[in-house]
Amino acid sequence: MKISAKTEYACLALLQLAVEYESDLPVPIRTIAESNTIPTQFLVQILLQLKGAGYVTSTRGPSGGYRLAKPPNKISVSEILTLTEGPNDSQRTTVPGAREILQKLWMEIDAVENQLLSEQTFADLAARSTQISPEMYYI
Amino acid sequence: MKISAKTEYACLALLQLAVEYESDLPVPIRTIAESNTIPTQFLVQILLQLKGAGYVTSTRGPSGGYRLAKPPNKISVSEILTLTEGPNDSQRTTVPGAREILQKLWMEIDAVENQLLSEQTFADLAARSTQISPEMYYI
DNA sequence: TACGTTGTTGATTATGATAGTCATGTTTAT
DNA sequence: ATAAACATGACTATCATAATCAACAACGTA
Repeated sequence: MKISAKTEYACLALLQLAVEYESDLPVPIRTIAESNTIPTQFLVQILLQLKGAGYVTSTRGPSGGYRLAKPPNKISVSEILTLTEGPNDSQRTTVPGAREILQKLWMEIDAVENQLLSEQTFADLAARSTQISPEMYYI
Repeated sequence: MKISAKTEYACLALLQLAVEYESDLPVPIRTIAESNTIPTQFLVQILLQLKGAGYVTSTRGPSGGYRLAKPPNKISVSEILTLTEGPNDSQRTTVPGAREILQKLWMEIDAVENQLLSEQTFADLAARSTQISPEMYYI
């Protein structure tokens, strides 16, 4: 799994928004950026894309920020990967022969991978993060 | 699965050598390159690396070429991926927090992926290439 | 021995994706 | 009014990938 920084940042942002989902308070970009050590201007681009795809909503002006557009358990990691990494061109027609054999193998792996990631929602991730956080006080 | 051209070429070369394994005849680089549409000079580098890692042997001079160094069923796709893509730095220590949660998720996916690919040998691939029916179930 | 075929090696270049940065503008709560 | 916050497009830097180039070394055969 080669995860680009962009994808990692998108997931971190969504994870934080997922944790804040119940509170319904908008989280400013800078807050997300600083608590996750993400370059602010880069995060701007990413959140714009997430907004365009309907995963988050934004409120402008003071006390504005970002919120999840849907419940965390309705957003899978798989979706976000597809969005930020670009859709994998799995169904390209290839010339029959050795290349085709390999292509099919990669596609099978993709299918399994996608299956696993589509089962993982940001509600799941948020649940994990609240389990870990309390330990931080003892360190 | 983002497969680099290098990895794809390495697998294609090994696949061809796997098919020729029983005949024990060396296959020249140019033959492999031309039958798979691989840039010859690029393939040179790749075969050198495969030789260095002990997967192929070479014979110089006229009627020379490359051969598999071991039986095809002893070479897994996983090994080649590790060789050509470089080892995945899965066990990096990370700061606790949200990043750690994601890291663990990617690692889980990696583990599954690696498991599947380690079961696929070049004997399996060679067998597929000699088969006609496209209606096959893989893995 | 001469010659062509084949592998060997290191250096260099080209391209494209990734990962940002910069500058400027717009909205809105107080 | 003003400051906090999002919005947008253009720009640049860096790096891995994907080759390409040039010169050499071994080997078999006529």
